Amino acid sequence: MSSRAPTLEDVAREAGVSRATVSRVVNGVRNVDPAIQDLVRRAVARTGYAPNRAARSLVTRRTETVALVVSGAGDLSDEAQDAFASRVFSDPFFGRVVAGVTGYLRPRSMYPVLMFAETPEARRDVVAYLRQGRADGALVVSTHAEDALPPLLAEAELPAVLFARPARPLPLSCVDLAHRDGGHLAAERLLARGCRRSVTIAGPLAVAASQERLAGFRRTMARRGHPSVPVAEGAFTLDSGRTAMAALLDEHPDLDGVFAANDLMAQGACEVLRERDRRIPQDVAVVGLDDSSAAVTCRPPLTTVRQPVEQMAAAMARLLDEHIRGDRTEPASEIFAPELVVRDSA
Amino acid sequence: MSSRAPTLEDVAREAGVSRATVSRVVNGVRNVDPAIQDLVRRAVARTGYAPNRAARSLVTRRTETVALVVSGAGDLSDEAQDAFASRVFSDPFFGRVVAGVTGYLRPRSMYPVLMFAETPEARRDVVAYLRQGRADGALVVSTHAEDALPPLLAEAELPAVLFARPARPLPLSCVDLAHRDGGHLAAERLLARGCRRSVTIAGPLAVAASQERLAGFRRTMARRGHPSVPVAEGAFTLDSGRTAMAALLDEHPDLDGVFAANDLMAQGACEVLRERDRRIPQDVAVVGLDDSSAAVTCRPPLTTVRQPVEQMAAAMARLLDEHIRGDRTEPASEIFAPELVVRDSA
DNA sequence: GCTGCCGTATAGAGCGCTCTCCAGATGTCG
DNA sequence: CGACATCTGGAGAGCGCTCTATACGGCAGC
Repeated sequence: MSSRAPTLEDVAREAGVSRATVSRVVNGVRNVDPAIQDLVRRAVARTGYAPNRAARSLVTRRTETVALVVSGAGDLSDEAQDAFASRVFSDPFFGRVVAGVTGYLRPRSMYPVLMFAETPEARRDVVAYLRQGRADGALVVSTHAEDALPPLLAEAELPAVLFARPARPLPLSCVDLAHRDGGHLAAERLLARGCRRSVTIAGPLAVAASQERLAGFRRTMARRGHPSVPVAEGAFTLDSGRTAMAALLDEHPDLDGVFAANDLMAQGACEVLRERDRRIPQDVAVVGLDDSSAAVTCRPPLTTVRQPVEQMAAAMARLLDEHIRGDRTEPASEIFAPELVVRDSA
Repeated sequence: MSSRAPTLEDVAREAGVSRATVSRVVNGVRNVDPAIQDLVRRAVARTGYAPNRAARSLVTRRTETVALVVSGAGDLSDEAQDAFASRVFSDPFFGRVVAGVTGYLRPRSMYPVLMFAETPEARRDVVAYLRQGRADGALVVSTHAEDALPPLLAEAELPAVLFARPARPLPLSCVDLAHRDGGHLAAERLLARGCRRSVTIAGPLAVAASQERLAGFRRTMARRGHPSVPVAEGAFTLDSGRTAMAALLDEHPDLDGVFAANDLMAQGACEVLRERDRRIPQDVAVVGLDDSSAAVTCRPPLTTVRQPVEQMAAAMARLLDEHIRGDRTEPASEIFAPELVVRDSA
C-alpha cells in the first residue's frame, strides 16, 4: 500500500480513453472496439488496477457477498456462545454445508460471511448486517426448530434461504430432505436383513426433521407387522447416542436392529453395542442417517441413509442467488430424496 | 425493500438538522448537544435508518471485515477442493479456530469471510479480494508447510496474520505454540507413569510443528535415558493414527507408552490398541496433543497436551486488528505455552 | 450533398457517506 | 466593552464507481 491504489481514472489516463470505457471493458463489455479493449487491458495490467468494490457496491447496491448464518433458538451466555461455534463445527454436517455453499459461490467470486445467531442480540446483528447492505442475503442453517431468525428476516423482507422447512410456514425459500422417505429406507433395510426386534434412536423431537424421520420409520414398520417400535430420544450428538442405546439395551436386551436418526448417534450406539459384546451386524444391525464422515470413521463402517447435504447446500446458494438477482420472486422449496448406502453395519 | 432505504439525508430532514450532525451522532460523536443527540436518535428510530456500509467504506477505506483463509500448499482439482472444505471442517481444530476468531471479532461487529486457498488460482482470488478492499486483512491457517499464500500476501503488503510460523521467515505477524515444550510435557508424563518402551506417532514431518513436537519429545526422552524412540509418521488424521499404531505394534509388541502428535491420531491409536487387547492405560499409556473434542470423545478420555487454540485464534484476530488500525506496524509473533491435561489414558 | 442511422466513446450526474473547513454563538478576560 | 478563545452545527467537497444521455464519425439512401 505504498501510495494510493490506482483508480479507473488512472487506467483511463494511461490508456488514453475515458473512465467509462475502462469500466465497460473491466465489466461485462457492451460494445467496445477490440483494439481499444486490448489497449485498456494492457493499461490495467501495467497499473495493477483492482476495482474498488465499495465504490461499485455504492452504485450497484450489491456486495456479491452472502451471510452464512448458523442459528439456534437459544439465548446463550457469551461463554456458551463461543462454545457453540466449536460445537457446531465439530459436527461433520456443517463441513458439508460449507463445502456445498462454497462450491456454488466460489466460481462466482462470492464468499460466505460466517455468522452465529444464538442470542436475540446476535439475531438483531444479523438483520442489521443485511440491512446495512454488508451482504446481499442470508443462508440460514438452524440447529433448533422454533428458530427466531427466519421470521425476522421474512419480516424485514431480506433475501434468505433456509436449510430445512421452518416450524411455521414463512415466505422464504428452503431446501429440505424427504425425511419420511429416509425413515422408510432405514426400516426397509432392517426388515430385509430379517430384524424382528428393531428399536430407534430419534433426534430431538422438537425438530421437525426428527419427527418426520421417526414417523417414516414407524409407518413402514407398522405396515410390515411391527406396530410398536421402542424409541429413545437423542440430541444428534455422539454422547446422546450412547446414552440412548444404553437405555434401549437395558429395556430390550434382545433387540436386533437399530435405526439412529443420524450417523453421530449411530456411532455412539455402535460403541455401546460393542462394549456390551453385541456383534455388528450379526447380533444387531445398525442403520444411521446422513452418510457423513462419521459413517466411514465408525467401526464397523455404517450402513446409512444418505442426505445429499452438499447438493442441498449448493441449491440453497443457488436459490439465494436467484432471489438476489431478481430472477426469482416467489419463495420456492426444493426437497431432496434420501438414498440407502450399504456398508457393514446392516 | 418496498421503497428506497432511508439515508442520512432523510434522517437529517426528519430531525431538522444537517447530514453532518446525524453522521456525528450515529458514529463516534464528537461534540453534539445532548438534546440534539436525542432528537437525532429518535429520528433514526422513526425512519428505521441503517447506515449504508458501502458508502462509508468508500470514504473510510475500511470494511470492518476480515478474511479467514484456510490454505494449503496443494494444487487440487475442483473436486478435491470441494472435499477439502469438508475435510477441513471435520477436524475439530478448525471449529476451535472459528470460535476463537469470532469471539474476538463479534463484539466489534466484525465477521470473518470464509475462503479456501488450495489452488494457485484460489490464492490469487484471495489476494484480489483483499486488494479490492472487500476485506481489510487476512487470517491465514495453513494446513501444509510451504504454503504459497503468505509470501503472496507479504509481497502485496496486505495485512495478514498467520497461525503457525511460516517455513521461511516472512514480515508477517503470527501466533504459534511452543511445540517443543509440548513434546517435552508428553515425555515427562509417560516417564512419570513408568513407561520404559515408549513410541511416538509424529505428524507429517514436512510441517515444522510436527518436527518440533517430535524434537521436544525425543530430547526429553534422551535426557532421561531413552536415546532412541521408535517413530511412525502420521498425517494428523484418525486413520493415519490407526495405521501408524498398527505398524508400531507389529515392530514393538511390548511397547508401553505412546505419544501421538495430535488427539485425532491418539484416538486412532487407542482404537487399534483396544482391538489388539491392550488395556489403556494399564498396558499402554497414551498421550495426545491438542485437547480437542476428540480427547473427550475418545475411549478412554485422553490425557493430552493442551494447545490453547481459541486463545491463539483470538490473538490472531487481535493482532490483525491492530495492524489494520495502524496501532501496530511491525510484525509480531506470540508464542503460547502448552499445558498437560490429565484424563484417563495416561 | 444533405439527411438519417447505427455503433461507439465521452461527459457528467449521482450513489450515501465522512470529514474538513467555516460561520455563528457563547463565554472569558483584560 | 471589545478582542479572543471555545464550542457546535452546517455547507460542501470528494471517495471511485456505474450508467444514462449525448456527441461524434462513418455510411447508406435519396
